[in-house]
Amino acid sequence: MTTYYHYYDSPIGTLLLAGDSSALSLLGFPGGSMARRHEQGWVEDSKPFRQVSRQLDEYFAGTRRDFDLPLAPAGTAFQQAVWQALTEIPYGETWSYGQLAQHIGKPKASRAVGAANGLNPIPVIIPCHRVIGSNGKLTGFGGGLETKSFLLNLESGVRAPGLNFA
Amino acid sequence: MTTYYHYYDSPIGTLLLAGDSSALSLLGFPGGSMARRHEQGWVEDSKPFRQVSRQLDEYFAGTRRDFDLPLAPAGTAFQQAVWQALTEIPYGETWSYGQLAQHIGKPKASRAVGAANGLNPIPVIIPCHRVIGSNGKLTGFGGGLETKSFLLNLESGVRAPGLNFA
DNA sequence: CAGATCATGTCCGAAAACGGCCAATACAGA
DNA sequence: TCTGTATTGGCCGTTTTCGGACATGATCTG
Repeated sequence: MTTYYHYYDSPIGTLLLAGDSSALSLLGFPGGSMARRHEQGWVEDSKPFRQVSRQLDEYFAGTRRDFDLPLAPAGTAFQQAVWQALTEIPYGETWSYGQLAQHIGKPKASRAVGAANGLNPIPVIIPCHRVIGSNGKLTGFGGGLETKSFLLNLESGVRAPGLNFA
Repeated sequence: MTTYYHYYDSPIGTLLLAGDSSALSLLGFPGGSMARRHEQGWVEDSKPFRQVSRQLDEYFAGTRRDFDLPLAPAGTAFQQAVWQALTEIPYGETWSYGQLAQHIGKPKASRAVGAANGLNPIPVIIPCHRVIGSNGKLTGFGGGLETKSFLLNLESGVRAPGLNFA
């Protein structure tokens, strides 16, 4: 099965998109500590990512609140459950790791949820940025905390870098 | 890649043959402690094993001393080296595990050789039965020691179950 | 001769370490 | 008292590490 990839420019920097012809399996930040680049054997092609790019355009423009795309993140059963639960957090809301743990029926697994969260292969689209500490702190994000903050601001309706209240 | 299998009747019991369209990758004993059966998803078909069956027929009849077949045993580099070396033991001869270790350039790895030997996926054809302890004892064989003994007797020219010296 | 020792590659189970946590404490400051 | 900030201990899935067991055999010790 051929894996295709494509680099997509966004307000939070260049993003690596990767997957096969039927579903997206990876969205990575090429820079930073969690850097992901395309691997040997993958084929550069923007066509499989037309839908993805369009919906990302709309999301960053603030005109799209939910993604509708075929996703195929690879992981254990537990991780799949966590990532699935992530997609159920409404746009603009934030849950705590503990709430997420409750939601998948393992109330005490908040810490494991955090770990699984950090391994989310498709950030932004699978909105792991909507999960924060129970004390309100952001505590972590693969693409950097500034990025996490940017995304939450975007979803809260704040457009400019500074804080603009109506 | 489809995996085909076929059960072949022999003097040492029914044998499981398996592989793809180009090479044999497994010869197993359905019974005993090391039992191997066909797995889900494999396809029963005797055609890919016509050559194999014929050569086994001849081997058990005593009219064939060397096999000439495409083999594809799966294993680590070390294991591949061991199995390759096995095919260089002449018909009717026996080597010790230590001699085999020497032959692959790792004189002190006799024990590791033993382990690799035990994982040989294609016994009989890859003649792991020709390896015995340095003290002359048979020490082990996946298909049972009686089978190992039978094969060595066959190759030494002894035809009947009892010991017949000329 | 009967044991103990050591070298070797691989697999497997157990144990421990490690996180994008969190609630219950203990205090310092106002 | 009422905050906010450290400290502690428990909880969970995953990954990593570690220790033994093997189809051995040369060597050494009593």
